Formats: sequence, C-alpha cells, structure tokens
Amino acid sequence: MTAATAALTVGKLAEQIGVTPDAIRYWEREGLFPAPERSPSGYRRYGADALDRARFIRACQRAGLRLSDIADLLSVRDTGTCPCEPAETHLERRIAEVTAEIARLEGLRSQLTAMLGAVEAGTCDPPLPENWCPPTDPPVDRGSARSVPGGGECE
Amino acid sequence: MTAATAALTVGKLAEQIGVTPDAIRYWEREGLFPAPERSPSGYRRYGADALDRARFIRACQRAGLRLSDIADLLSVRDTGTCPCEPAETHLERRIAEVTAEIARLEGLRSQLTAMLGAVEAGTCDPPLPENWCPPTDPPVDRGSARSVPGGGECE
DNA sequence: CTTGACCTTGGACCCGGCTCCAAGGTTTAC
DNA sequence: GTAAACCTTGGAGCCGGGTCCAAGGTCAAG
Repeated sequence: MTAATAALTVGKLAEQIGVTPDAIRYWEREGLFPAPERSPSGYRRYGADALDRARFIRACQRAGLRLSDIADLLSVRDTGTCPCEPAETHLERRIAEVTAEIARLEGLRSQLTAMLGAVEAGTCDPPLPENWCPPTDPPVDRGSARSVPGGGECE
Repeated sequence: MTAATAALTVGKLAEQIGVTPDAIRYWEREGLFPAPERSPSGYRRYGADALDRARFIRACQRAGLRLSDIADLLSVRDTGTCPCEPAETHLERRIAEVTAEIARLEGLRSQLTAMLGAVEAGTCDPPLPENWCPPTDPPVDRGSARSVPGGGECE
C-alpha cells in the first residue's frame, strides 16, 4: 500500500473512464466487476487493476459488445489467459452483425431516398397509403417475407 | 354495408398484415388507430380502411420510423391531405440518422476487423487489456473525444 | 350442446444499460 | 466546526414496442 497508485473511490474511478458511479456499481452488480476492497467506513476502494478493467469494459462497449459478452471475455481474462479465442468468436459474430446491419441500413436508406424522391416529385396528390409501400411490392400476400427486415414486401 | 369487404376481427386484421392482435391493440392505445366499430358483443370490427392504415404503419415501421413519427404522419393523412411535407421532414431526418449510423458502423467494423487481425496475428501473449483499446489510441487522456462514438479514444 | 378457438379488459413483464431517488453515514475544504 | 460534497444501500423508473397473462364472454363446428 506504500506507493499503490492511490486508491480510487467509485466516483474517481468513474470520472477517470468517463462514466457515472452508478454505472460502475451496476457493472459490479452484474458481475463484471469483483467486489472491491472497502475502506473502514465501507467506501469502495479501487486500484490500478480496476482502472484497467473499466477501460477494457469501455473499449468493448465501444465495439458494441453486450455486457454479457464482455463478462464472458473478462472471465477468461481473469484466469490469466488471454481471452483471444472467445474474443475471436465474439468479434467475428459482432463483425457479422455489424455487416448485416450495414447492409440492412443501406437497403433502408435507398428505400427512404426513393420515397423522398417520390414525395418531392409530387407523385402524391391523392393521400394513398399505397404510395408509401416500398416500390418492390408483390401484389398481395404472396408469401415472400424472406431476408431483409426492412425489405420490400407490403403483404 | 352491403358489400363491405367483410369486417375483420382484430385477429384477422393482424394476420393480414403480419403482426399480433396485441400489437394492433397497442397501436390503438397509442393513438395510431382510432377506436373501431364494435360488434354487438364488443368485438372490434375493421374495414378496408383499417387494413390500409395498418399497412401504412407497417411500411413506416420498416422504414425505421418511430410510432410517434408515424402517428404524426397519420394525423396529417387523416385531415385528407397528403402527409408529404411532414413526411419529407421525417424522411430527411431518418435518412440523416441512417447515414450517420452507417458511418458509425463502418468505423466500428474496421476497428473490429483490426482487433480481430491483431488477435489472429498472436500479438496478445500477455493478457494486457491495453491491447484491446482501439489502435488509434492517444497515449493518455489527451482530450480528443470528438465525433464517432465508437471512435478511438481510450482515455 | 359442448368443445375449442376466438374475443374482451387491465395490468404486469420483457429487453439493456443504466439513471434517479431517499435516507442515512463520511470525508474534505474552508 | 460546519457545510458541501462525497459515499452507502435497495428499489423504482425510463426508453420502445410490444408480449403474456388471467378471468371471463362469444362464436362456429361437429
């Protein structure tokens, strides 16, 4: 305890990494953070390792991982092994998710753009909702609701 | 009432457009759907207009609009005017959102890919969390937390 | 005439990741 | 020495768009 990089209170720790103390306590409740040492009066006291851990969590969060995934990585990391393999898995899954989401959004965007174009072109004198259905519109109920959630069926 | 395209129960209507009856009732509660006629025994009875309306809602939902936005468009549509102008506004906003989200996700994806590459390259013998911070990592706390939420500060 | 599939209502619950609160105890700055 | 600013706890609330439930009424098929 001599030159331990000064013990941090939950507030200081939170401030260091840019979250609220509530968030840190929440992480603890959720099992991402082990219960830290306490000061005689019951205050949480964190060391440099907690700072690392919190940064790790934030970095993972920025990557869009869910807390449950992060917990997973942390539990491996805590064994002293590098969480590489599970990390690979999570990363790959996440990349696939992100890629799919990008594709979905691009499809959506072009649809939106088309809609906007139609609106601006004034193709909408009668207030027909049908105008609003995506262009690629199978007449009725021809069950083709496959892939792309934002896709063009108006069943 | 002679040849009215057969009145639909909430279940039939829901089935037609591919949602649950609960969802329809929810829309009604939220004000997107006016309270429909009732059968003598209290069953909701919907006509073709409701079908249109429900399809409109679904189409908007596919476009990623929130129910509150859709309610907005519907209220204009209900005046008998085409909801073009508010629709333009919503569409433009939504397009901007989608575009921003795509950009964010693309940044994120390249980061994830880089992380994955690092992991696969075996650059991770020691379990250092620092490895996990995004590559473009200002040494410490050089306050550059601008733009891109998924971006590369590891403060 | 019964069985089962529908309908009605209000209200509770879900997801994730917190945030906010109250009612107290502690530490710090002046 | 006192006031402000922290800390503690448990629990409720929030966002959005529903889902699920129970307890009861209704309707269509056989």
